[in-house]
Amino acid sequence: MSSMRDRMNRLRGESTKVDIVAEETNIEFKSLAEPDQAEHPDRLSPGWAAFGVELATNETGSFLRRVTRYPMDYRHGLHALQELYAAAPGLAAFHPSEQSAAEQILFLDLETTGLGVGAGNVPFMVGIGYMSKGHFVIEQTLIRHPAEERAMLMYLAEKLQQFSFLSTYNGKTFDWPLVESRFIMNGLGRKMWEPKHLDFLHPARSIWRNTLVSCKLSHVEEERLGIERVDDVPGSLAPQLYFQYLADGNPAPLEGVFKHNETDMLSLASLAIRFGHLLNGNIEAYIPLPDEPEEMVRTGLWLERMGRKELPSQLFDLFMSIQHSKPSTLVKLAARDKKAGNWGRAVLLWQKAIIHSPTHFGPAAHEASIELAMYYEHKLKNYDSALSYVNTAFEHALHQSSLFRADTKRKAELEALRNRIARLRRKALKTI
DNA sequence: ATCACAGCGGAGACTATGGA
DNA sequence: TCCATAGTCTCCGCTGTGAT
Repeated sequence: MSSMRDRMNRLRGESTKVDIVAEETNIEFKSLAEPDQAEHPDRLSPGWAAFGVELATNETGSFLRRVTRYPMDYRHGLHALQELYAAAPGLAAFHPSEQSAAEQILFLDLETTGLGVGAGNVPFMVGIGYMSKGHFVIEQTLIRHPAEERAMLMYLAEKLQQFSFLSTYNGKTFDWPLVESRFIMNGLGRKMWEPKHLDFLHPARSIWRNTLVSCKLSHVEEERLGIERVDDVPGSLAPQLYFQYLADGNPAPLEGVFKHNETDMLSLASLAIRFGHLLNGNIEAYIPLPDEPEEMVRTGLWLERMGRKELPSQLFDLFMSIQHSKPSTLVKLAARDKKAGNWGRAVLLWQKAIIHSPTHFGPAAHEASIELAMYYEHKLKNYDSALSYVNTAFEHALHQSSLFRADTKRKAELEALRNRIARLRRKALKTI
């Protein structure tokens, strides 16, 4: 096995910190560099070896495979891969009552011939990543024609059984249903593995939906994980490059697809580390604290939804120490405090939301005014203070409706405010 | 005792978005 | 092109409160 490693690294013509090696497996490997196998009908055409691709065969047939092993101290952006060991237990929050360890997680990313999930969409490349013997191993399999799909899937099916968590980006919707349907199409049975999903698209959206222009993996990794892709082939180009290979048999353009898929896998691991740290409560120890106020609040709210109710106070306190925040963010945290019965801070946040929108009395300031009016009316029975907040909201609403066409919603809003004012006036008069 | 209203929370409809 | 997910919005019923 080590001679294979030496050979592959020689073929790469460089000594890198990343080894491309053949893993221990029941798959029989053949290599171009083996002269006695060069005549084999299933031999590999010359171009593949340049980027570490080997021929793999099993009882069902053959396919191509590329294995890349990263040492634990390898840094992909802000995070080193070894952090996954510490971070992984936190990811159990995705599946309460489960325990999670780094070695149980399988990272998966497909390259397919399209975006559909119907029978016409075929995964021509399957990338999997996992922790093994002190390395992060990335295995990428590729089929040269549809007849190789079954062998590749058989190999994948065998691998899956070793893991209990499946980590993807939008894999609940895209990757995994597609894999399942390909298993069925190839007669390999249904529900052969029921993974506990760790789909990072959704937490990414929860946290960054308003602070990043897009929650695409490539954007999140660049903006928040410190990852810069150089000469990356976009995923959307993968089908074209594969069809080009099918047409001319030249594997060279597929190297970019392998690299793209490999980077996706490393970024998935980085995201797992980031979210794992957060869920473990290692907020300051491991990650740069978000400098966007909204991100702090959204991160805190996400941690609460994930059942880590004790963790967000640090983020919320930090948020409170910031001088200027968007009124909409202030109101968001206030709503959470109101629900939790934390009235003191809720009132403070609503007041801040109004103060921070002196010139443009927007929807957040409007909401804050109404909330404060409710608070003063029902909690403190201070009808005069309640009235002053409603009056402010009413004046602005009136001004708005004079600027814009008063639709039914706006009219109903004004009517509700009038009713509220009338009621508060009655109550205020009674208490004199 | 009865009624009206406000507020709240749950259910369901709707929408935007990511994956190649 | 499709669809799971989460966020938003709307509707409805329940509860508490205050007025009659």
